[in-house]
Amino acid sequence: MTVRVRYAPSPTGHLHIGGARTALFNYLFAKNQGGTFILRIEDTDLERNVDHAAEAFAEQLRWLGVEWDEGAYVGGEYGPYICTDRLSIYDEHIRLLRERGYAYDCFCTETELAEHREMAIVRGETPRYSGRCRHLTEQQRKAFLTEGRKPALRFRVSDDEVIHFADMIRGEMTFDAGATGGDFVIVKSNGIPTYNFACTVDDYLMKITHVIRGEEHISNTPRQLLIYKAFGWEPPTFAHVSLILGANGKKLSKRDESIIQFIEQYRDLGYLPEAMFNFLALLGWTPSEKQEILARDEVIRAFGFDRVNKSGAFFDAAKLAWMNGHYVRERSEQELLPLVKHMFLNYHKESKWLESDPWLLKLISLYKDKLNYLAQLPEMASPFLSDVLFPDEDANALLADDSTRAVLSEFAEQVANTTSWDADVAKATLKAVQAATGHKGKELYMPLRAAVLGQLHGPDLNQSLALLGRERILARLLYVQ
RNA sequence: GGCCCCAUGGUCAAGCGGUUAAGACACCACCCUUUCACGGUGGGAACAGGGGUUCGAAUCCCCUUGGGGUCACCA
Repeated sequence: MTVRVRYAPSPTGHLHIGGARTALFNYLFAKNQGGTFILRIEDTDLERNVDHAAEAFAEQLRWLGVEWDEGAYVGGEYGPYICTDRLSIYDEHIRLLRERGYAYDCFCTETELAEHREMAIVRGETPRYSGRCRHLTEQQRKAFLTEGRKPALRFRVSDDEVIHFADMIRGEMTFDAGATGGDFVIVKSNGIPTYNFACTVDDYLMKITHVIRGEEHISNTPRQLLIYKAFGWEPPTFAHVSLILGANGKKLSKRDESIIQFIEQYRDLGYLPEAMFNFLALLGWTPSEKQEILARDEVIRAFGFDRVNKSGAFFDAAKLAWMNGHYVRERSEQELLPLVKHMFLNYHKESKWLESDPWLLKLISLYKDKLNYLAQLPEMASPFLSDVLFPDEDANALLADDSTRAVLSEFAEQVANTTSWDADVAKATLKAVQAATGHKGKELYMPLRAAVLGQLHGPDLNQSLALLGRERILARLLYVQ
């Protein structure tokens, strides 16, 4: 039996790091097993669907390198892969369930149900559907219908049943059907099936062998299992992946601002997909070898649920940043160039220096070691990008010092006398200044940094001087004197 | 509250009855370096508590505590 797994997001927003990891684990398992990874769009909540969210998911997933073999946007023989295109399929199955007596119309209104729920909570009881509409007579049904009430369809749960399943991550799981909350809705009064129903039918029809999803779905599993049983279907194997936690230790809420949550935001900050892929894979899974920097195929080769952790994990942005820095350093300047250009679109737009690729390539090579993610570059490299220099506090303090004056004026003179300009010439010039002034080491280099770059820290000085160019150096020396 | 899940350093985590309890990130120190960074070396830092089982428990069982998920005509 070949493995078939699916990621089935509901198109309500942007791809979230938690969703991305779930998708990734599905993908990794499929690829490791030589199976098929499917993308299905779970859009049965008409009100929450967001326009173009599904396309955005697809785009983000592709950016991450989590490609699906079958499903939305690529097709396949088990389609359609968008739930709202499958309504007629659900209808057939609903009829079947009705005929077999597994489902019945419920005319309770939302307000009635809400009242019941609250009363139960007040009494300290577990909220649970009373089963009020379970035994409506045909007459009562007709009366409601002529009244214009639109029924929801409920699945009949027999309370004495014990449900169990083996979870690939958690092992044996057992539930009392009676404790799941009573008869549950499988078709909403607007005629659209609920998640639990659509998901079950789709997974079966699409021949899904392993359902890999977030831990928040554990409590849905018994209900879905009941549906499998009603149809007489063999259920798939389940794997419930632990949650990604926010700084507060709770499931990451979309409003949590302690952490950047959407894949798109990381991309925009200049995080690299290979870093995100690597990092996300390590969130809840560990390879047996002691190595954390892993290329895509290494992860695929090593992945397995026997090494997936049960407990929730905090998303450690600092580690991601470190890992991204590693991958930045691994890329060539040439590979980084288009990303950097794109990055600068939002910053030094007006800088004429951005038009020269050779110049930018040198800038990148100067700063590559210092970067964790590309959005740090515009700020970091601002001495090279803007025409006006604003020396920072330390630089200003040094410039106020008398002993720097001699160095600066000597340097200005020497630079003016050069006939060509590159890193070697800069180096020779500095030597000459050293000889002429007697200042060496920090006494020589720091004043220059302060005057020409406005900062005491930065990339290699000779390279910096070369990149800056003679004219700008002279202009800046003039400015500070 | 009911049901369910989880529990090793600040974080991610290895460990699956006998280890000086790995490694990575972060932090600190030192080295490299004219600075910063990169890189290298070293350091501090953990088995939630209590009972069992066992010659021997981080590892197995129970209880307690703590944290989390879920209790929708949302997924």
